[in-house]
Amino acid sequence: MKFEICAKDNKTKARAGEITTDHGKIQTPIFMPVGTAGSVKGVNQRDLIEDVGAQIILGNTYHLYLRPGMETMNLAGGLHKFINWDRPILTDSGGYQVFSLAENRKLKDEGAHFSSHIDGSKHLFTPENIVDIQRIIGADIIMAFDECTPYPCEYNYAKKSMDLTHKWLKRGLKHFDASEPLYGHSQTFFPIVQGSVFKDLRIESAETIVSHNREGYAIGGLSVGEPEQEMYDMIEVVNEILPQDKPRYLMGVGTPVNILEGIARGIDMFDCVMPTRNGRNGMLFTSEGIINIKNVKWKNDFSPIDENGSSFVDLQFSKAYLRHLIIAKEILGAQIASLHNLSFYLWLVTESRKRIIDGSFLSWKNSMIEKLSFRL
RNA sequence: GGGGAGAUACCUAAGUGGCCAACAGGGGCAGACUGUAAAUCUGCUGGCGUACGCCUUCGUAGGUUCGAAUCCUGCUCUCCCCA
Repeated sequence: MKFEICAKDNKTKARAGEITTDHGKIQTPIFMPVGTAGSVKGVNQRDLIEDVGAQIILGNTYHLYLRPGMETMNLAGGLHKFINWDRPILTDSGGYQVFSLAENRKLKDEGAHFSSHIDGSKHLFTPENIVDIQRIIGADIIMAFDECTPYPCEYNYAKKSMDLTHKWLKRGLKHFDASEPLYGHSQTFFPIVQGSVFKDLRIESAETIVSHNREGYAIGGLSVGEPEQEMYDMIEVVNEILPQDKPRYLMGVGTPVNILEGIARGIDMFDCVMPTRNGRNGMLFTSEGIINIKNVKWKNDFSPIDENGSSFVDLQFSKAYLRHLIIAKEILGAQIASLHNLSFYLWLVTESRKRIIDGSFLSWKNSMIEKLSFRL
């Protein structure tokens, strides 16, 4: 993997860059649609490329390991072939599931014992077998196995959790460096910064992971319920330490405003379920503000979904029609809303990149934030 | 013509003397959702009031009772079976 910075904003920490993988280039800052179980929910691969303009998508180690399972993944020749996607893929390690499925797991030094949310079967994830699984999935970028520290969180727990993530990182990297990709394209391994909302822990964590000298770094354990300002503060603290010449990935973030604020603080990569999940539940993000399409005020509004939108659905269908589809629980409603939101998210980062390059990022960002804080 | 069952809020439907402004679904309205156990979850849904509360409701008109959606009588309507 290669990372090149094309332009730096001179009023903020924002940068425009380009990541090169064996599956093609990614222009940063980038938003990566989440395709947990081998699908970006409600959006097919052709539309992801041709309409949304997705340059890279996510898969999830925990979910793919349980279903369809690694035998099928291996026989398919990896996730790219399995889902017929030849652009880059990043896989999350399952660290987030250690957090979100907490009642089903027990954390030990060796790894995470857990029972499947599907059939209750018992499994053990270790930093080593998480690498093996991600080798079989074959993602271009694979993530360290971490504990996504919950919030709120006592300092002592946050420290213990961070230390565990660091120990797991060391083992994971050792195993990664001693193993080979399976399908002829190269894979890179991103460590993850933890440390909850404690500045000294975040600094310690960032310094620790940087010492392993990898091709990119991620910031985890944010957007888990802490006030947004704390998230921004932690990004600033960590980005002081993460090297300029490596991509920085802020995991699980976020709202359009979060993304703009992240870009302004030097983040290059984002992922979030928000555009798809909230879309399925009737929330639309547009350049004029946020819409709850289920609200009765849209019942007879036959204007386009988003007249400035970049997806074909935006002009093709009316708000009233989309409202009807979502309320009637028609699958098409979820599909249209997901297409719209993902297109908006990709537009947001593409436009940011343009503005960073032409020098108008800061003022544009501020005017966008004002609009995006508004409920239509 | 004879016999039987029933009528509860926007809909379906529980309740058969006080704990009933009335279970539960649906529908409606609003909210939540951040490395997806989510096409999910939460709240409200007779009127007025922020609230304690007050007022009006269980087909309809009367009655019994301290007290009725619940018991009794008349009436209206609906459905089923037999002729």
